[in-house]
Amino acid sequence: MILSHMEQYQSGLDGIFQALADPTRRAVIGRLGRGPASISELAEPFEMALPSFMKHIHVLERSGCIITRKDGRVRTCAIETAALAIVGDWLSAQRALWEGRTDRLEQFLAEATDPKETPR
Amino acid sequence: MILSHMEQYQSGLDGIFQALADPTRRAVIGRLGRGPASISELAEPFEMALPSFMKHIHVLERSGCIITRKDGRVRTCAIETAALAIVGDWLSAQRALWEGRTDRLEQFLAEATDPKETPR
DNA sequence: CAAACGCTTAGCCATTGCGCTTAGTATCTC
DNA sequence: GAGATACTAAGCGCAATGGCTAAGCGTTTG
Repeated sequence: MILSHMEQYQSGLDGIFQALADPTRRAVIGRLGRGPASISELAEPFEMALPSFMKHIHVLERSGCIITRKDGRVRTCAIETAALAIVGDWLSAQRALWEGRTDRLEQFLAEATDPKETPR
Repeated sequence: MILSHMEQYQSGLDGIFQALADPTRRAVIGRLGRGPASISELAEPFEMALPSFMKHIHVLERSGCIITRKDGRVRTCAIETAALAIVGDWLSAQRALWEGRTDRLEQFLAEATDPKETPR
């Protein structure tokens, strides 16, 4: 298991998931997947004011999902794949837990003849 | 590609990521990975009051990460792996974007010799 | 039947999140 | 050097989040 991830970011899962919980920020990640871009370039598709957009960038940067660098007056952003790898690692760990446990789960579902909320 | 996920839950990514952004809720997911459990059983490891804990359960249920059923006075919870699969799908889609693009990204990183605004 | 149990509802409170505007600062460009 | 450009800082408003307590409600147990 790659521990560098765990040590650095394990406690950062909060921030990473939080960062990814917003459609604007996920769209930014999507755009950056095709290569680095400047702030205004990233902001262009969105209707919101630039300072509002900047907050999203900060959230992404603080969480470690992106890295940025300023050259002159232009700040360039790039995706930081390590953060998404952390999510992938967590997902794998979860999957490892419930795999081979479908027996119990199916049993639970089979018994659920009442839809969701049993009438009182 | 399995589209049923995309159609049903694509707009639910907000809720799923939001649900996973809390350590208590991730711990619940972890516990449920080992099999279904009742509310009080799930709440036991946590210091918070039961109504506070219930809010986490509701967040998890609304997001689709878990399903619950009430038998008598006991509500049993189980993990809903489909929600985590949605996250996995999204992650894969992102990975697909930035894979084969390491050239550009490495170039960006190589140029980042300026330690002024470079986060870690 | 009464008491204990397992939630569940309602509402309070402090903090955070996400949008806005207004007003900077620091580069370019001419 | 003046003006445009590309952010950046500060602060406002409102809704949502995450904790709490107090009280209620149906179910099981003695």
